[in-house]
Amino acid sequence: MNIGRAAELSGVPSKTIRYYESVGLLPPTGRAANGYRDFTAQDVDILRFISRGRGLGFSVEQVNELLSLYRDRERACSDVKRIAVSRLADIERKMQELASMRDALQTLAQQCPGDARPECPILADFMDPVHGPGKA
Amino acid sequence: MNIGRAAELSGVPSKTIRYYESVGLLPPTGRAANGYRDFTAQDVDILRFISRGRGLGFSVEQVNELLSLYRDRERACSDVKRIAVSRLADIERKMQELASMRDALQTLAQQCPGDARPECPILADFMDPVHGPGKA
DNA sequence: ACTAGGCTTACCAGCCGCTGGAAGGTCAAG
DNA sequence: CTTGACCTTCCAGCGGCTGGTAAGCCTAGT
Repeated sequence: MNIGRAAELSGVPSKTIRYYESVGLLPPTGRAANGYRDFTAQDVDILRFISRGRGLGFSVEQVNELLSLYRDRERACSDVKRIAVSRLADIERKMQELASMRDALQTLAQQCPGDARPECPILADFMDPVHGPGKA
Repeated sequence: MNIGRAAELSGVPSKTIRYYESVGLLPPTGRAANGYRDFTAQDVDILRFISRGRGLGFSVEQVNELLSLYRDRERACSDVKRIAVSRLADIERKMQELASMRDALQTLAQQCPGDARPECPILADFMDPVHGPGKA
């Protein structure tokens, strides 16, 4: 099948499919006589695998590792879990970062009347955070 | 003062300071006779403002808006609040996105024994998420 | 047979927010 | 006078695409 159909079936845009191929994430597909890429159902499966991994926030490099593990009949489940757990830790870290940003911003926003007056506690804090709600 | 000192006082690396200047976030500083940038205490204040804004996750463009509002004596507090509230919404959205990733991954990780066996529910889900813990 | 349009190809450029490195000028201390 | 730390500019690259260009191909309708 052509790239457009593969895109449709996998949910990955054609451009992105070519990109994945170019960075070695998707192995080069076969080519039809006219030079068009020719995708098999298995290629589409791989694309879906990639899409799922990316959707869970794994980096392209990590998805590559996971794909290698998938292809490796001798792989140990623990290797997969290690990557997943490391990703979980990433997520937790980012969530905490966001939470502290949110808390600081919420405090500031609450102090801000949000009317037409020019005095703004948010800007005041930005210029001199010493007395503000703390670090973000 | 030189850029190194300004970096030290503001916590923003020299390279980044030059970058901020190049994209119009920090107005061009004065120059000493030797061509070196010459920072005033006010320049450092602006750098800290930028740093605080970036630390709260505002984009460079948003920080630019906030800086413009700061400089504008006639600004309305509501304009500032609008930007802050929009950033808060961004944060909430990202946190939810991360939370759903975390939930899906945690479910998968729990199902994964993490031992030396090759059968891995995580990889199985990646290849065929239909029966898995759902979308991320 | 011809044309219109939609698909495909490859390539280069740009997005964001830096960060690293090269190649050179300047300055203070030894 | 040299060393080393600082400063200058500019160009390139990170990740992960995405857009645009120019060209080739393929199919349906006239």
